Amino acid sequence: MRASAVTSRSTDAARFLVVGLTGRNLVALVSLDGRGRETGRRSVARDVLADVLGGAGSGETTAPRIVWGDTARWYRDILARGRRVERCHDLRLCHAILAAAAHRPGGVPFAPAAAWSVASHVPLEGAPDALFEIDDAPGSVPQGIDDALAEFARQLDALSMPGAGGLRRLVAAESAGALIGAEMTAAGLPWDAVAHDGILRTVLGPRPPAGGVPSMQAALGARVRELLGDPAVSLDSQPKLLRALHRAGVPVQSTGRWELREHRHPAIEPLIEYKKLARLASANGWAWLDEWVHDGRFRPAYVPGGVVTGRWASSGGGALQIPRSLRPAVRADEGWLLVCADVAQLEPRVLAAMAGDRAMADAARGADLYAGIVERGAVTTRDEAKVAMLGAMYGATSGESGRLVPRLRRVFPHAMALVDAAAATGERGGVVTTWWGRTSPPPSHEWRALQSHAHSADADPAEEAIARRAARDRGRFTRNFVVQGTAAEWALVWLADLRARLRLLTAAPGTPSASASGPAFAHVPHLVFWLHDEVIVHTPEALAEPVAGAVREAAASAGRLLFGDFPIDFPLDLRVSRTAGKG
DNA sequence: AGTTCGTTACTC
DNA sequence: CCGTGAGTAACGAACT
Repeated sequence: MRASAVTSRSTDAARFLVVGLTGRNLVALVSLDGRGRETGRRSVARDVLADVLGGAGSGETTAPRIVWGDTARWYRDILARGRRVERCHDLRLCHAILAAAAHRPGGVPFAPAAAWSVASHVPLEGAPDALFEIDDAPGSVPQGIDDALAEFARQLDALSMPGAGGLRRLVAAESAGALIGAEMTAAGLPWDAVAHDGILRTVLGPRPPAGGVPSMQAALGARVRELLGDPAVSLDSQPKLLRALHRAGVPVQSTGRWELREHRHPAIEPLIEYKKLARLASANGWAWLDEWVHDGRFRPAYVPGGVVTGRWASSGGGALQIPRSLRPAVRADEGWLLVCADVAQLEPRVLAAMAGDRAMADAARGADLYAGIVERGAVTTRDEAKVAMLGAMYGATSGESGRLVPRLRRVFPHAMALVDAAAATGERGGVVTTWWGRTSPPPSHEWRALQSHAHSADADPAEEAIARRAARDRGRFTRNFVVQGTAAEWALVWLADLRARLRLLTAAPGTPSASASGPAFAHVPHLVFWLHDEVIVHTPEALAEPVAGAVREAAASAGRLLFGDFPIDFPLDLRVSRTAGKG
């Protein structure tokens, strides 16, 4: 707040601070009270926005909630300048939630605006200025202050409806997630390139010249070709490999590992091993390391709300599919530690709480829900319990899983009734919602047309069968949506609550700096990874214990916030260590 | 030469 | 009587 403040009225009582452009380099900050009425307005130059938003008072709970079009676009530059924002309202993400919720019968009154129904696209690299060069380009969110004010007013209207309490919590959690996603990209996942290289050398052999095949992969490949009696065949071409297998007397229909395993041929075991090495080299080999790890950090782009169920997606480096064998390459800086935690069996626990199923909650008491299911006599082994539970939530109808589901239905009738009802709604073409009101997408026009034709007089049996299958597919989707989506809500709250707790922890003077984490995080514990039901915090050694406590407290707090005093546990598997690998 | 599709494999 | 959900990404093949 320097000479750049053009006009100024009081913003002290502001509940919200709406941010939007009024010119290429001028940002308007409009203060609103709790009912959305304007109480002040000023303009600042873009290059001081970080200091204004992340300046004095931002760490207090009375600080206004920042309202902006797209967190991913506004926040990166602020973080790069070493500033953070306490809480926000992301208009783009909240638009998506409200637009979907408007589809449900008796849902919120909200007419989606096309301009806001877009994905975020932020250039991964490049000058900060590039962020705003594409203002109002097709496919990006409006950045102007008037657009933001108008959209926020519409959202406040919808959210003020009686019964929208869940949605109000959901949009707050979603917005917190947007901040966290941007912060994790800025801080980066501490990645030890030397450890990664060591793993690759152990498995693949020394690094080959660019484009070359690693020696151990090449040797395996030669052996497979010899055993197949086809010294020139390409193992990397699916059709060619399939033909070679047929010639060698292996009657498979695919080259997938699961089908190969069912046949006996000397070439099969080394072939499966070859495919494993080829996969590692191609997906997470030296080329990946060169492209994605810089200065000891892996910085994927997270896409909060990128999956319809509310789970996050990611882009760049395949952040959500890092093979477990590379976990040991995730390594804290000198003088720092990693606190890694994951929730055991999150989804079935969430289902028990949603359904108010006391029997299932009893089975979930303790660390292993599957053991609890066995104790209650639904099935006889832990493996059966697991397969049956997954089948119940995913909609298995066949195989061992499908066979076991009915036994679960007898012991946990309330939980099963909830997922069965969700499936039935989906098959009928309806929409379903999560605990806080995230709403599934409606069926496509093609799906509706298929169903209505199949129910007309001139449908032939083949068409009816196709339509039935499509209906079942959709039923499985909605069945899973309510559980996966509510689990995502729980996890989002866990994460947001944890972030708030971490902000209360400060390192003692003299703590080594995690300088590669950037100016906003070099001296404080910070989130560096999150994947559905697990979290990793990078922390100065001296704060590891308080951080571990915060992780546990946040999980308990999330359970209470969603499900009140319903007696459901969310036990954590928590490790404090230098690396994220086992042990 | 560039784009799309199918297959495969990794994560939860 | 089939058919357990959600993703990202690499590769080759087939298309334009």
